Amino acid sequence: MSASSPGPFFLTNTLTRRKEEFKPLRPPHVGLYVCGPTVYSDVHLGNVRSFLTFDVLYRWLTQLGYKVRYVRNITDVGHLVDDVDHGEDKIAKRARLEQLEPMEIVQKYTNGFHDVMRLFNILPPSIEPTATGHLIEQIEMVKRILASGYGYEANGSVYFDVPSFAEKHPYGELSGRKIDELLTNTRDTEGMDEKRSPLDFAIWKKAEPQHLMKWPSPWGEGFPGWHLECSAMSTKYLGQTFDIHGGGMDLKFPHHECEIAQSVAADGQAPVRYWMHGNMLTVNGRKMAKSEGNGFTPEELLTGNHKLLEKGYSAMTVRFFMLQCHYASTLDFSNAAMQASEKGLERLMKAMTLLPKLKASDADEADIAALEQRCHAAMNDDLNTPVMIAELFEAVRIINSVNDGKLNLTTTSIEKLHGLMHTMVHEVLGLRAEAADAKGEDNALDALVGECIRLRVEAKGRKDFATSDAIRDRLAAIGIILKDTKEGTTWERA
RNA sequence: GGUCACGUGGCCGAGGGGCUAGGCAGAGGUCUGCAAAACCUCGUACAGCGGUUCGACUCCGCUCGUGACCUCCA
Repeated sequence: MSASSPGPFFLTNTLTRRKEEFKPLRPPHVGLYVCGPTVYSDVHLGNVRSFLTFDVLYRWLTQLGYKVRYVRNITDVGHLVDDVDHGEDKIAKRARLEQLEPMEIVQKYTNGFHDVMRLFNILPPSIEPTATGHLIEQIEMVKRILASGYGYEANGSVYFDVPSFAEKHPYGELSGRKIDELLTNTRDTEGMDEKRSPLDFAIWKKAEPQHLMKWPSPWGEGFPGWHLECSAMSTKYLGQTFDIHGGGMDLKFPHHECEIAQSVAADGQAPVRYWMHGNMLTVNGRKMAKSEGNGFTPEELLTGNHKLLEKGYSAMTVRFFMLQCHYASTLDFSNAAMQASEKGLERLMKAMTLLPKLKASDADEADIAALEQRCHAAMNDDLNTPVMIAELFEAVRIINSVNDGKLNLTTTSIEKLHGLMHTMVHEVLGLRAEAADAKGEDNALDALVGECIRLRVEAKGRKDFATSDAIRDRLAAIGIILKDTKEGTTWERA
């Protein structure tokens, strides 16, 4: 951590619906659990936004000096496609369609997921457990829930008894539901269910003979319930009570609510101290979702090969675009907004490249320490990246002004500014320079453009502006932009 | 239908009872042979109607609009 005190960190706890100061259970350690992807299809941009939110949280906690154990699971089994009874495992369904082994599907989309995470510079978690790798832990948890009296077996499946649990414990606290309201609003009209109450949920599900992914258990062949893996794995790696649990808004109910109930039933304590929920990415005002068919994959995004995209956008542009909005607000994707972010990011990154070249003077005409304070304050205020970015643009102004010789900074201040920008832009926001400005790698091209520039300088010397402009225009036509400065002419790619 | 959010200037998006958000686009200016870049200046926006208040875009109520969850979903 830098010398200046980062101050207390506040985050919105969705359990209490309030902004609270974050105090870890066992400092300096922090336990963080985030719901990962279900690996049965390509991740889309909406998924990326969620993982990005918690990536920034992870980065900021690390920056604050905490030792974070960050657990993000891979769901490779268990979620059903249809309604309960005739449900089919999503992964099994996909496997049949593609004539592949279920684990082949899992591997394929897990690899794809990791590629996407790398593309967007989203850091890997400390532990990335899979549901299939923790069958024993899940079965043990089912046993503990049965022992507590809040589970019951029916026809080879085990269900969580929500109404009886709710008599003794709060249920619906996280999502603001009330048992009786839930009951009146249930659409489930079928009476043939083996569940005692429509609110009950499966913690172990009996597998039909044709079911591909199944494991032996005390209740017969089956597979774990939808919500169980997160409870089992977070308990295993972070303990019965841990600091922060994150996920998308849409997981609040029932998924996270069920996690709380399971943990309380199995181990007698609330599992999570701070719940955090990221909001949705929307397209034309609607949630981006697989089921809506309005998502695009990173590949489509990069190439622009999608009906919703006017052109391609880089991963860093998207990352920056998302960070310009607070994680708890919905964010609407649009081409105009993307193009605005593309330009803004370009200006920010260009200023970054100027930092090492700044010339120092004796006077100090900007307060870098105050700027740093404001950056910290923004992040400490519930990860307010949009405000932090606004401060960064103040820094951009300072950098450009110093570069133009219009503003003075001492060596100390320049170094401080350099450090601050590096930390905030690269380490906290996770923005990295993109391949586009690797132009210097091609020495031949550099020499070639250099020759053109020299020819143009000669023409200018003769006041032959027709020739000098022609050189500039023709280079521009092939994507080489010339810029005249006091120190001479520079070039860059369009 | 139930629950909960949100509605900010041309666009995207912060904010918070009185004090500049920021980005992009646009207008004017400085610099430049001309451009580009950079820098400076500018628009006085907070869905509507009431209420609380010395004062509300910010608090409360209602209306309208949009969305999320209630079923797998980041």
